Amino acid sequence: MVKKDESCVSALEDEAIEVEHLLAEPKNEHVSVDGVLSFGEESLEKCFQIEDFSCGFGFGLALNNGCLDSNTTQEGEDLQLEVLDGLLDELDEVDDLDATNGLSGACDCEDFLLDIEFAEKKLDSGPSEATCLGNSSSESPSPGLSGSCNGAVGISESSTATILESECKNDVLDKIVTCKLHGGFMSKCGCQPPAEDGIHMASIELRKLNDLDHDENLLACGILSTGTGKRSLEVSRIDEFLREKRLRKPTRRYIEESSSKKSGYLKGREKYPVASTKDTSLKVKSCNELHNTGRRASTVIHEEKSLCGIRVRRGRPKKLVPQSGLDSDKEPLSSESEDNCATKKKSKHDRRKHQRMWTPSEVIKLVDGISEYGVGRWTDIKRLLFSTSAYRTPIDLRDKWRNLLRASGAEKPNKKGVEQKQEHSLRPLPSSLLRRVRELAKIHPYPRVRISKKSCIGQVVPAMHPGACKGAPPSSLSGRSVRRKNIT
DNA sequence: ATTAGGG
DNA sequence: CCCTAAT
Repeated sequence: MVKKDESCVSALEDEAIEVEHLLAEPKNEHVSVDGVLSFGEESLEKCFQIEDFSCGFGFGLALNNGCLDSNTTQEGEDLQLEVLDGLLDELDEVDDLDATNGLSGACDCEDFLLDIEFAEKKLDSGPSEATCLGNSSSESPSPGLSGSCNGAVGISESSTATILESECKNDVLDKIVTCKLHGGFMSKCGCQPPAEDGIHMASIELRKLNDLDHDENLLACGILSTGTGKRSLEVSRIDEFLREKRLRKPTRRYIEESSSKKSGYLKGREKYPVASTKDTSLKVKSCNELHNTGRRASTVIHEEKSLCGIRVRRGRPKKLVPQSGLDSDKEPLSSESEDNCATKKKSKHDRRKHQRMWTPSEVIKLVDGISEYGVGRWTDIKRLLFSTSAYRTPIDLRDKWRNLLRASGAEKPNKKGVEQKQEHSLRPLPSSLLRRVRELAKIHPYPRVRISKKSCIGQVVPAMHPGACKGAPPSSLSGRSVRRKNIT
């Protein structure tokens, strides 16, 4: 036990942080879940605060995860993923099944599912477990939670012990879960820790009520999902709801379902958690979705950070100060749309946020620059001719050039000769420009000379002439650089 | 840090 | 436009 806690503590920080992200994900996933997750976060924070003490159990996902991880060194990861996955799934499906229990469902679920996991492990490893559960629970003296924890402790301890003796695993789990659940509940609701009697009674009541709360739950969900946009409000609702729910104990079937669900199909998709953990773009997306939902002001801040970080667009800002003037025909502004984190709303499509049309004058400048400095000297061109255009990066110039080539048809006269469709060109370039582009294209074959590649490939396939094609047909590498050299 | 390529 | 790999 002791060691467990230690490891837990040590791992707690990292894990927790990670978890935080993960938690952030689902938040966006489901409106109704919103509140619940928020709770999770709160719990998390508390966890941090009490880090010194130990990792409690029923506190929240974060903690639980930490513990689990530390417990199961090897499958720790998997486990975590699974758990989280489960969580996510749970959230995902708030609409169906138990999730109707929605708020409480999801949140309790996490807790007790986790606990189940934990319990299982414990059971497997041996008899000393019972105390473990108790200890860890009691050791988590978080200010607001301590009470409930204590309350739960008693039960979990006793029940666990008993059952262990009787070797009735399922029951044990059930009980533990139940207890845990209560603990979690209370802590979340900030309610007074009921006496053991109270718990007992509550459990019973829960059982009874469980069958009829569907409508109720639905209602509650509805409230939440149609929510008012104030998170606090939501929270209070949830709180209320939870309070109400608090008296209800999940039926055994419910628990079983949940557990099976978790262990079952959860395995299949671990991608979710993983992705969400690292994939920032994903996060952003969610964030956007979130915004679309139009609610939640407080959580946004959290997101904003990431958003801003990402949004700023690769190193562009650092270069030069936004100038507005430059080309006469340029779009007026260059400064406004940029990186206001505040402009999130519009960031619906993260990608391609700032599109700036290339004006003819720009194109001309580009062409001039290319003809002057040569293809490939994009930074130079940018520096010399586009120094005022903060938004045009060398890469952009290059891209534009590529597009020009394409548009001018100078690029690879396709095999069949069916190309050069300028036909669908929205903004046909001035013929003069076109001419120039073509000429330039002739002079500097930027586009990796398909020619060589083509010819190379064509001949290479069979046997390839070493001399002719320069050797490596597949990798454009050799061909590329070589070509370039020749040209220059 | 720049480029080339690909998406 | 954006992203990644290669230089």
